Amino acid sequence: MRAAIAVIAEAGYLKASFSRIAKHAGLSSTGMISYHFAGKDDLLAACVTEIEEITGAFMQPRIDAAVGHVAQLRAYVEANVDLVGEHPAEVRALIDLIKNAGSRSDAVNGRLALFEEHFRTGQAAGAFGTFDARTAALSFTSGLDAVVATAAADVPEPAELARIGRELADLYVRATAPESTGESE
Amino acid sequence: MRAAIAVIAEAGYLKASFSRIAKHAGLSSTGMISYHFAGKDDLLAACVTEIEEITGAFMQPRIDAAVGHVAQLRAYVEANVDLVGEHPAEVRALIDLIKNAGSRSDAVNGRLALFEEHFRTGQAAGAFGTFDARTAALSFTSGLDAVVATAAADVPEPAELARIGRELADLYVRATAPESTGESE
Amino acid sequence: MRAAIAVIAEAGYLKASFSRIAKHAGLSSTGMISYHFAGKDDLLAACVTEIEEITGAFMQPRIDAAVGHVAQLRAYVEANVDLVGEHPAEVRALIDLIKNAGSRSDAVNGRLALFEEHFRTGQAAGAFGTFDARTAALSFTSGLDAVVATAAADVPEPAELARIGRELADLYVRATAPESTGESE
Amino acid sequence: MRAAIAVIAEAGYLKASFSRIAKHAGLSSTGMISYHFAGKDDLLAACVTEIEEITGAFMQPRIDAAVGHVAQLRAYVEANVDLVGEHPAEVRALIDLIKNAGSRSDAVNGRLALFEEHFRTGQAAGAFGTFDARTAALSFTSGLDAVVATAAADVPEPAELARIGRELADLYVRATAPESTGESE
DNA sequence: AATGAATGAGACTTCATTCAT
DNA sequence: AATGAATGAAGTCTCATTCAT
Repeated sequence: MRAAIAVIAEAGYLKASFSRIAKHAGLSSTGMISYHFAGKDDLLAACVTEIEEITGAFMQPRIDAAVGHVAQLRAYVEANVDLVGEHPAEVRALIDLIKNAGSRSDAVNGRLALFEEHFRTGQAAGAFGTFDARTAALSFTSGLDAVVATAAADVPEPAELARIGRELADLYVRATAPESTGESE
Repeated sequence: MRAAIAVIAEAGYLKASFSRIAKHAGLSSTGMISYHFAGKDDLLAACVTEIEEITGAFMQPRIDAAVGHVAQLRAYVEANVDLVGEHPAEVRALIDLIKNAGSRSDAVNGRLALFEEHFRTGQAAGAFGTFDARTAALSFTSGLDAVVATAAADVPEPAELARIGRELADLYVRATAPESTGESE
Repeated sequence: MRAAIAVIAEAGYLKASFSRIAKHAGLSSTGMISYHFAGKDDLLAACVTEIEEITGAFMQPRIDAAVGHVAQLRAYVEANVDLVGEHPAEVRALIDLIKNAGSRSDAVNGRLALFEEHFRTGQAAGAFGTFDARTAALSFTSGLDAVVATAAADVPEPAELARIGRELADLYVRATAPESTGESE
Repeated sequence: MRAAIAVIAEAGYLKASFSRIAKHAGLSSTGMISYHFAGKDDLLAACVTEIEEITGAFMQPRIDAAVGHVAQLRAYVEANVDLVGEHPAEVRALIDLIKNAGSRSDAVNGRLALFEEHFRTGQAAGAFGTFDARTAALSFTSGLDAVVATAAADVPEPAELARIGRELADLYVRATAPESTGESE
């Protein structure tokens, strides 16, 4: 079962057949997988849930610790990039799953809606400037995924990860900053 | 043959089997496809090339017409979003191909390198601020793809496309802007 | 165990897998079925026996009450059709079992031999005319099953069942009647 | 393709898997069967059609040659039994297919409707007596199948087949004969 | 250039059965 | 008496590829 995640991380969504997963799990046949899960979708959904629990445990405290919309955006981005150092396989698998589940997945849509809402409330609070919250959410979640996926493909030192996270957060913070006046919140 | 592009656009990379393509092309057998192309990779590579020609014809003039690093970045982004209105099927197909080809594809790497180089030279010229060119290139190309893919899935009015393009370009321009002083170049 | 009969009646012999039966029986595993029965054949044979007891309890008294070969033939046919009104599920299941067990089953061969013997002794007693007892037995038992199966698929009113039974019995009685002379026995 | 019919005849509907058919046809894999037929249902439907052509070629002339409702009924029954001598495998296969297709099949319902209609028009013409046409049709088609199936399981001499056919036809003719008066038509 | 048939591998799923607990 | 996990086989189906015609 963790085998499924491992296989997706190693071989990718496309190659993650029941055979491969069964072999990785030390099972002698694919029958057991069908026995435990209603179908491939069910298995993959279970994997997503499992991974989200793991990643949430790592990221959520750091996000919650941040105060203010801008700081939270930065915390999210940096935590997500740092996550690669802790759970590279899970990250690889999740991003592959997200990529191939497309817009059907709750995982994608949930995060997208979260970002959009965060931008909107932040704009109302004066923490962010004027921009299309939806476009920003779309672009930044996907961009974040790409950076994370690249990092996960060949995991760098923690320091390098931290630097990348900071860089990326800088970009997003700058892109969403209020126009002219000084600080806010 | 254009059929392949159409099928990928409609059914997606995963479902784009030789059978499906042959049927869409009016061929009664998949043999012809294997006859013309060395294999599936070859066919897909040919599709990428074909689509890039089409999209290049639309985008390149607009990019070339822009003067200065910032304007070119904006031109690229806006042209790419507007492209959805002109060639939605090709855009859908190309993005699906890119997504599934991963980092093996020249198309991805080429564009990535192009962006990175553009950022670097722009920084040297003072057009852009200080940031990690590679991280920005990764994040922005993928973010752009996501916005474009979403637009292509349900093509909006040209005016709306233009607005989205402008919004996205604004974000990227702001994220990469020089720190304090006014204009440059 | 009654669950097996119910499942066969509802889903048919083909779909009556251990899983389905276990689920219908409120069992969480198929293991128990294998524990109680030597194999699938054993289970099905047990079902046949069980059903035959139930149907026998309904039919036998009516057959025994009839006097004379002709009356007994009529009683058997009519009782069998009326049985549908009392135990539709059991009837459905039994017929499905008979159909799929083919000529291996004792149930089929027993009834066939019974009919054949009944015709032969009836012919000797002058109750029936001249005809091939075996052919008649074969044709009439199967014909009876077909009528019963059709009735069991969509159970009609008791009155309608009685009518069908009478009609069918009429046909069989007429087909087996002595040539010219009047009554017999 | 004829292989499918042969396998059904030999091993029965239940065991007629693609593997078995492929092996019998000299094919190295089951892929070809799926290539030619949309699915199992499609293949079986094709078999039914094929067999019906063969049997129709044998039976139809003999039925058409008969004059009057009674003679046609007799001709149908006798031709069907004699058919076993000519095409035992096809007969075995068709009956197995009919048995397992149940009431979904056009083959079953078509013949049933044919018999029912024949009885009804014959009754109107005075060729048959008073009885429920539907019940008779159901019983006699199934009874005929049973006799034919038994004969096909262990094909007897042509003379014996002819005798069985005559016996069965006698039964059905007698069962459906007009009440008292002499000949008709 | 095109067809139609064939191949071999692999996909997901279901089944009857076994067994330790 | 019951559970839950495992097995191994078989089932239908799809795929990319090959090849004679």
